[in-house]
Amino acid sequence: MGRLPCCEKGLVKKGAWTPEEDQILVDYITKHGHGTWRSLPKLAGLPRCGKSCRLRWTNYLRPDIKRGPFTPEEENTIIQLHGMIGNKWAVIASKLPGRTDNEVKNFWNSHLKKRFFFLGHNLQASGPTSIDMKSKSPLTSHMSQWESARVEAEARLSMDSFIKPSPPSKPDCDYFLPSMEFRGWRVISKDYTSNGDADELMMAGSDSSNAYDQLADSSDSALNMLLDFPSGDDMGFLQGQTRDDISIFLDH
DNA sequence: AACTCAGCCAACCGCACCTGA
DNA sequence: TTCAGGTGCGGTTGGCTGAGT
Repeated sequence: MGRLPCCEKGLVKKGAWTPEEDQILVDYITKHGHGTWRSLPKLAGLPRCGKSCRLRWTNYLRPDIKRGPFTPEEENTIIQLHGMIGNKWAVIASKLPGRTDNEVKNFWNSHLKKRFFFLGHNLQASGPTSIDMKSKSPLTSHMSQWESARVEAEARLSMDSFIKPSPPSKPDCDYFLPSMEFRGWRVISKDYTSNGDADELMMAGSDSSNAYDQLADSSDSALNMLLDFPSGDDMGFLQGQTRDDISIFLDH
């Protein structure tokens, strides 16, 4: 009973692929297609597990793989989608032609995550506060609005994957919620329920009141970081906000 | 030159989901 | 409806490489 192992341990080779193995795999798939991955290694004469063959093909040997560094546009798309849907690497990769989920995941873990961790760390470094943010109705209102907007955006994305075969070359800020997430915090740039007329700073998190507390107590240097954060068009989540605007917002 | 360390990335592992009998 | 087999996905690991000492 139970599932058969996908490959017999000890009989399959592991580790880095050789150019010869690559060639065998490419030749076989070019001629026959991959068919059933499980049976491919035997048919192709490769001492590899079917899963390993699939991974090698989809992540490296596929002819439509795009190589080279990520462009700023691709970077922004990853940031926006990750802020909206989290670690759904396959979904994010599907919006980046020629990129694989593994590549996107590695790029996020080695480049982008650090950037947001740094920003989040500096915000949190200022410590807790005694301000009772729950009593501030505009903020709690925004929090609930944000949650509904997020649900709506997720549903929209899900629907869109059926309707639109390819993504827009540049994400539309009215379409994707421009957002960032770090250490459970989330920053989004639009009050999505107001037809996008007014850009606002909104923050929420799994423990939203705590997140607001910490933001409310953020130091001057944290404010400077927010204002200095390199914001291109797609990352302009503080667009239109002056330093005083944010200070006033945080004070209320 | 030798060594250490951190970053990057290809590959593996295990689980969840899908599909067809 | 159930279940086995196939596949996809996300987390993790391990090796390679380059920078620093």
